[in-house]
Amino acid sequence: MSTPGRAQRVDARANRGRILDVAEEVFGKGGESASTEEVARLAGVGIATVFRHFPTKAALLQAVLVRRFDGLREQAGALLDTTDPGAAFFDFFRHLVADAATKIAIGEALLDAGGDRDGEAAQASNGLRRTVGALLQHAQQAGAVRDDVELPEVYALLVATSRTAAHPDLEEEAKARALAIVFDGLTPDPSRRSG
Amino acid sequence: MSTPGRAQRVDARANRGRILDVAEEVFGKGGESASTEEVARLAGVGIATVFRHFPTKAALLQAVLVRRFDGLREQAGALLDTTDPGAAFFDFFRHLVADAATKIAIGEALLDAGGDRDGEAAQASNGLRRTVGALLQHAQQAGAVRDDVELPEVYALLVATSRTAAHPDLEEEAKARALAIVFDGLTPDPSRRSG
DNA sequence: GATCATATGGAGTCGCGACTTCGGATATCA
DNA sequence: TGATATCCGAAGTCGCGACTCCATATGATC
Repeated sequence: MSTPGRAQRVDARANRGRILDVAEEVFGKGGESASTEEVARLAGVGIATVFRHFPTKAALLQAVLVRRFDGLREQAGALLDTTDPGAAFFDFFRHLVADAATKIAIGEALLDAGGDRDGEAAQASNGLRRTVGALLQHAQQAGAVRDDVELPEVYALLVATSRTAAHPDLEEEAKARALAIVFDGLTPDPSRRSG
Repeated sequence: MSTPGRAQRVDARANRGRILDVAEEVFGKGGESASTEEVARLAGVGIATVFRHFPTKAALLQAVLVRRFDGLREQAGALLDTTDPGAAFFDFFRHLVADAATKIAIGEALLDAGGDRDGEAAQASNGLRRTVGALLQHAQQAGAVRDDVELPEVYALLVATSRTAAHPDLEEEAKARALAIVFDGLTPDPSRRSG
């Protein structure tokens, strides 16, 4: 675990990266029931190589999730420094939905990992959730999102809408209208404010 | 296949019903990856009995779905004869979401079965979808739902919100607020009509 | 209550997928 | 270029879950 006699070989590091890339796609398409063997095959390595880099299938899936969560958090964080908080919030929402459209396993995990799952993934998930919370808060302060909604339901709707978008049978236009309905529900309604 | 020499024995019919009931609960809780053996155990029968009544696990799941879809369609059909079409639509939406909260597999199948799945389940699913379509149309004619939304996205949102409700970590209040957001998005907005 | 087709359940088989082993290949450093 | 630690893949093992076989039990008919 401490500094080994020799550094990790470059081919090993390259393989690890390729496995991670392929796993993201395979788990994204087939969910977590996709087989490790397929990951190995598409990555062009033997099964043993996959298991050497990631001791279990769960560890592989977790590594994929951590990377994805961290990436999303980074994007959300960048949007935090934007001038228009409302646009930032809705942009991120739209981006995540479009992105998750082909990533079944990621969508599934967005909520689950927040529960009691293994340390690293849960931590990354919480980091993402916190940043989305900040995005939401700013948007609310700017008056772009209703004040009476809270993070849990927004996050839940985010995941739900992502899953909707993941369905291939649904027309693009219908997906857009579904998103519009949710956005409309999140937007403050001037005619109702007085009540 | 034609009338057999003797009618089905009453214990066999009773077992079939119990298996179906238990299967609905087991698949509802654990999704379609739940094991057939657990269904048999909880139904108090041997595993062979399950497979005698339903030749494959898929056939069992399909039988569960057909029964559930037909039941939902019946409820939706009853609401069609109600005096307030808007209330009928939103009531059914609310009912389905609450009902699907503990039925993972059913929620998954609501959209999938509409695709290219096996005959019977697809047929039942389409029947349900058509009835929901009528419910939606009536609600729109009554001015309770925006005119510019169509069945596909409404159905998708229905399923997505159901999945949201299935999550145990989410507070009841948050679920209610999520539903309120969707309903709000579906309701015509007077201040925007003039545009 | 005797007969017998129907139904049952426990003990299998079989295939699939997660994970391991080990002889051989390959990058790294002198 | 040679030595060696690191890395690799093909061929395993192992457990789990879908599905089958057969000796036994039981409801239906007389």
